[in-house]
Amino acid sequence: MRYSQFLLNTVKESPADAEIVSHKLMLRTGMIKKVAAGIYNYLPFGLRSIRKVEQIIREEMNRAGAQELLMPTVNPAELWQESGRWAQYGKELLRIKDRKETEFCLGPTHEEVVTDIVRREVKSYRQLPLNLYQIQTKFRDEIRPRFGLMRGREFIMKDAYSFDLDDAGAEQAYERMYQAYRRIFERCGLKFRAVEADSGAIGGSYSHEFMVLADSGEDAIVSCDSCEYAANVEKAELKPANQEPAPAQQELTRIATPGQKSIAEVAAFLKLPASQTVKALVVETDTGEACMVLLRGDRELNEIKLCHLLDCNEISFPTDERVATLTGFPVGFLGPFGAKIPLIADHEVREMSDFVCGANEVDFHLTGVNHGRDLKLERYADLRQAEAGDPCPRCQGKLEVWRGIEVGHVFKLGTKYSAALNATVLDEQGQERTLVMGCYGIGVGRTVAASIEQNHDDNGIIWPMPIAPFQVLVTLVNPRDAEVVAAGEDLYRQLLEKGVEVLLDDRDERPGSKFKDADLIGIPLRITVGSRGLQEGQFELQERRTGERTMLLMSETADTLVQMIQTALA
RNA sequence: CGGGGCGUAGCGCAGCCUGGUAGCGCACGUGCAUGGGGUGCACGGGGUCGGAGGUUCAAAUCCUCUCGCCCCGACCA
Repeated sequence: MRYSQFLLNTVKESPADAEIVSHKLMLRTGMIKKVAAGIYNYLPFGLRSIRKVEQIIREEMNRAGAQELLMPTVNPAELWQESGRWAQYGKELLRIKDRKETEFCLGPTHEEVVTDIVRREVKSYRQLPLNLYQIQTKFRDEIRPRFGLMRGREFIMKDAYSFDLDDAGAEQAYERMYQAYRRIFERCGLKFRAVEADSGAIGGSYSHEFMVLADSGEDAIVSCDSCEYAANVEKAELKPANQEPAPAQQELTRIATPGQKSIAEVAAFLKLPASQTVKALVVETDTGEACMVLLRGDRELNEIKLCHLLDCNEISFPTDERVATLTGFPVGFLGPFGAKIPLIADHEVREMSDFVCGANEVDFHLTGVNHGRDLKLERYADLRQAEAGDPCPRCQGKLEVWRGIEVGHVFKLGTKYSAALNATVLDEQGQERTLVMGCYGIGVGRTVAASIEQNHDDNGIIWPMPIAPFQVLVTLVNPRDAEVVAAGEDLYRQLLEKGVEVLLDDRDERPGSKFKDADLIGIPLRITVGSRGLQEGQFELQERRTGERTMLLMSETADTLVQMIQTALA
C-alpha cells in the first residue's frame, strides 16, 4: 500500500474526550472515528489490525474443532421470551419494532439464537460434541460507554457455544476452549492471566476471565504469590479465620462521639486504627429483603458475594430515612445491638476483640465490645473484598492485586438455555437428554485496544508483529530524489512479491514528519531509504520496539525482512 | 439514573464575565524554497457559534427550555 493513497490521517493532538492511552493513540492514528457514544467507524488502518485478531481467533477456534457460522444481529423477541431473558435483561437490551409492530432486539449475545439452531438441527448424540462460533457485531446499550473500543455499545465479538450430551463432555469442551484462548492471546502478543470469575447475568456455574494486565484496566484481579490461584476480586474467596479472638481486656463502654459518623471520623476521634472498628451497613435486596452487614471498619463489602449469599440479583443501599425506618436507629451510629433486621457478619469480625461499633444512639459509640460477653452473632460469611496481602484461599501464600482488561470469558452454562428452549437429543439408549452448554466470548476490538495499552511508548504504538496493520514500513527520505525513489520502489515490489504486508511512505513530506508518523503508527519493521545509505549500497533497518538501527545490503534486505517476520510470527 | 464538566471550522482552543465586524494554532488547497526527526515564506478555502424560544436597536455573549458529548458510581467482551 502506498501511504500517499492510503486513508490514514494522523493528528498531533489527541481529541479532548480520550482518557486512556489506547483510545488516544487509536484516535491519533485515525484507526477509529466516533460516530455516536460507544459507536465507531473502523477506518482502514484500524480494521487491518482487527482483521488480524479475527484471523488468529478463527485459526485457533477451528483448530480446537469449533465451526464458524453467522447469526443475525436482529433477533426476534419470541426467542428471548422463550428463554425468559426478554423480561430479565434490562435496558441494556436494545429493543426495536418493525413496520408491523413486531418486537425484535439487537443481539447482545446469542445463546437463544444458537440454541434454536441446535434444537432444530441436532437430534442425535451422534452429532455431538458440537461447538459453533461466529465473529459478529454485538449491541449492548451500555449505561456508560467509554475508553473507545474498550467499552463500546456496538462492538465486534467472537462468541462460541458448545453443546454436549453430559457434564463430562461439557467440561472437555470448556477445557479445549480454555486452551484455545490461551493460544489466541499468546499469539496476539499479550501479557494476560486467566482468572476465576463470577458468572454474572449470562448465568451458569463456572467461569474464567482472560485478563490483559494493564494499569488502565477496569477490573481488579488477585493472584497468589506462591500458587496458581488467580481470580477477579469480585470472585476472590477469603477463608474463614481459624484464629480465636484475643481475650477481652476492656469493659464495654458507651462513649460520646459527637458528630463523628464515618469510620474514619470515629477512628480518628478515638485515636484507634479503623481496623479496631466494626461498621454496620444496611442493605436491601431486589427481592425486598433487608439485612445488616458487619465488616471490619477498614474493609470493603463485596456486593457480588452478598448477592450470592442472599440469592438475589442486586442489592442497594437505602437512604438514611429508609435505614432509620428499617432499623429504628440513626445512620452514622448504627451497631449490631438490638437490630430488628437479620445480621450477617464477615468472617473477619469473629476474630476481633475490644472493638468499637455504633451504639444505635445519636453521637454515641461503644468501645470494648467483645463476642460472647457482649454480643452473640450467629451468622458469618465471606463478605469482604479481597485486598493485597490477604491469605490465599488455596495455599499459605499471599494475594497480590493487579489491574486487568477483560478480553475473553469462558462459561460453563449447564442446561440453563437448553432446558428453557427444550434443546434435546436422543442418547444411545434412545432416551431424550437435555444438552449441556458452554459459552465463550472474546472482545475483538477490546483485544486490539488492550494490546496498545501494553505495547506503546511516548511516541506511539508498538505493534506486536502478529496483529500489526502492516509488517514493514518503507520510508523514502526524499521523494524527489530519483535514485531514492527507484531503490525504494524496487524494494517495495520485492516485498509485495514475497507476500510481505508493506506500507510505502511515498508522501511528499519532510523526513521529520514521516519519522514521527512512523513512530506513531508503530509498524514493527522500518526501512529508511535515503541518499546516505544508497551511496554505500545500503538500506537502514530500524525496529520500532527497540529503536535499534542496522544497515542492510540492498540486495539482501527483502530476504532479511521476510526472515525476521517469520521469526516474529513463529 | 445520580453527581461533576463541556458544546465556537476536521482536530486542539480563545472570545462569553462587561452584548456591537467570529478569531488563533494544527490540518486542508496553490506557489516557491527545503529534504535524515513534526521545515520556511506567501496567498487561499472552510463556521446555521449544538438546537428552539425569549430579552434587546443589536445575542457566540444575557434568560428559559431542549439535545448531544465527556468524567466519577451500578453493567459487561
